[in-house]
Amino acid sequence: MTAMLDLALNAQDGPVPLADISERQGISLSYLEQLFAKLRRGKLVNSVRGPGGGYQLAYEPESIQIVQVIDAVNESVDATRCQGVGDCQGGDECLTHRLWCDLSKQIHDFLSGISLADLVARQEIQKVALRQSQRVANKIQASSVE
Amino acid sequence: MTAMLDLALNAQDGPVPLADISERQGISLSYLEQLFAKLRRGKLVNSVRGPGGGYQLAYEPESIQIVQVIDAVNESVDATRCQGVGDCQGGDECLTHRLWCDLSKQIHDFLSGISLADLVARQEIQKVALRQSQRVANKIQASSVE
DNA sequence: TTTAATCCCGAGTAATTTAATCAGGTTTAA
DNA sequence: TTAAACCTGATTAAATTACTCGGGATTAAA
Repeated sequence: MTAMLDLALNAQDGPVPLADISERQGISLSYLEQLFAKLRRGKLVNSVRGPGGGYQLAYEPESIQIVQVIDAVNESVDATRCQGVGDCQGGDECLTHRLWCDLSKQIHDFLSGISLADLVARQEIQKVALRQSQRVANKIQASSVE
Repeated sequence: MTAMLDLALNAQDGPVPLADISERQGISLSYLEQLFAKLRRGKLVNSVRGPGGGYQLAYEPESIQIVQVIDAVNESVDATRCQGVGDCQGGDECLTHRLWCDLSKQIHDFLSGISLADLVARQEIQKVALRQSQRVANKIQASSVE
């Protein structure tokens, strides 16, 4: 989720390489590669290979819901232990099956109501993003001076 | 949660022994003991020792919210990795900190709106409970016949 | 007063999930 | 030709969850 938001925030100048996201967000490159493989299979991002390449959102940030990102990576938000099937107690429903189904729906609905664009627009997120790109800029400068 | 609901459902005739809950819900006795130690520390249940003893709800089922049970056992419902502190990225907030805080609140509110009594009243839960006590009754009969 | 039902406690284990590493590729702009 | 970037599969590490095990303490009832 953090990586997708970073992608949305830095999309203005062409494809965003995973190495940059790794640097800004402190997520290992190999791990990002696995996540983006799933996101690509889920058709949420497009990849551009070769130098100058990277990833791009497959749609406008307005039409990408948080829940889609989670679904693509996790294959579903689900609070039940039986993945909603209802065989939690030896082939039958356990006492609390419906409770967890209801909770799952609640979470799903909440995350459906928020798009990537909503997050990008939030002030506190812009503040964090600014801090992150400045930190990276400083780091680069420091290493070129040494 | 399942164990607490079982307790509420079977409270009519005195303290409920963990062995019965274990039998009905298919949860191991030792594990139940650990869970109820936490529930007792959280003042949600009272224990009665000795033969004929067991556990009782500390309050009316109407005034026990689902979220209290989960809090007592899990020590909190929290979707953030930093437990809400905000030091998720090297001492600072990560990009998605607020999102997960909001989600946590959403879940908390949902589970606050439901009491044990609400669950006890649900038809599908009564149906499951009936099935479970019949299964146990059959088992006892079968073992006495053999 | 003995017994057995029951709660109580702490240490250890197994399975699962999540996050990550590693060691190789392939593609393609410069 | 080179290096930047994506791509893939195998493996590992850490954390969490559910659970086991081996005892001990309390107390109602026989």
